[in-house]
Amino acid sequence: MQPTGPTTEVHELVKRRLAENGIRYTSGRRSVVTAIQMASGPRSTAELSQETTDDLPISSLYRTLAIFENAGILKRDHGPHGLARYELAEWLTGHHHHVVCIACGAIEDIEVSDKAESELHAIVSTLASLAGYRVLDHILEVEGVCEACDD
Amino acid sequence: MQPTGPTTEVHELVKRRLAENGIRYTSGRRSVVTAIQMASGPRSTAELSQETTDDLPISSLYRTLAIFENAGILKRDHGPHGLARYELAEWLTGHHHHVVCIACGAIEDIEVSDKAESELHAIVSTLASLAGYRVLDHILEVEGVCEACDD
DNA sequence: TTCCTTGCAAACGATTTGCATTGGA
DNA sequence: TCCAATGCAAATCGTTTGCAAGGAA
Repeated sequence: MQPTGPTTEVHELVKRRLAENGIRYTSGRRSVVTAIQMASGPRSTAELSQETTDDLPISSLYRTLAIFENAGILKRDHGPHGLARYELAEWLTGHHHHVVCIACGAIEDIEVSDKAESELHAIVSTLASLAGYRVLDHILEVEGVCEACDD
Repeated sequence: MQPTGPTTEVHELVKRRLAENGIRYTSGRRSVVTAIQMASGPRSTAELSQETTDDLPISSLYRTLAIFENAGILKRDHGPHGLARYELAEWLTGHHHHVVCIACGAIEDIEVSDKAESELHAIVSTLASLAGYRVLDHILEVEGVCEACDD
């Protein structure tokens, strides 16, 4: 799940990526990356606001997230209530999918076996060609009930 | 894609479902269902506001959408910018997936063959059991470029 | 010095809600 | 009559932005 190696390595990669665009990797920005790295799945801005060590003002948090998204460091999606959620881009974490607990809202990263992944690709490309689309990516999300929430 | 038959049939099913909960199927509500039925994929509230025949005030539109969602008639998700999008629940349309054009934002329903669907189920259940989840549903979304937007 | 970054407060836009009115069974 | 449905305006809430101050190269 972390083909890029240990924690510090991600910081290095992020720093380099930002530097290429003349963007500084400040301590506030570092703490956002750390917070996201600690999580086992996408994090909402509210969560990040809390989990961020220094108490980063919310406007700075949003600005940081926007910068990271533009730089291809974070990927944004939206949770069931429409709240933005962020996770590290796949070149930093590896390709994965999500399982979501509809009871407690937990969301976890899951890796798929190579065999399953190639089957998925086959399905996806068939599906896309039917609609005349050129495939760029796919998202598979499993909705279910996690162990803790299940009776 | 419409195992429930022609247009009027959906209205009947919706009406019945609402009636079971003591909720009326008024003309404003009918026009929302009609607008969603016309679409080939999920619709945003802004789109629905326009596509709705009578000019339904936004507050009523939102209230209608909330009622439909609670009654299991509509399913909500969120587009790339976090805007809410609605589509008929699968018991009204049949199980399907989406292809999304990242260039123009178009989104279309796509059906998967029975064979592909059963492969998908296998992948999904393996994946979920790894995380200790009981599977309830799955979402497969293909991101790509539609014919019109492709060079 | 020159830009990038930060913080605060004000602005925004989508969605929700209070309340008085209307309308259907 | 009675309760659901409606319409308007005001309120919320997440997110964005303007602007002046702070900081690194």
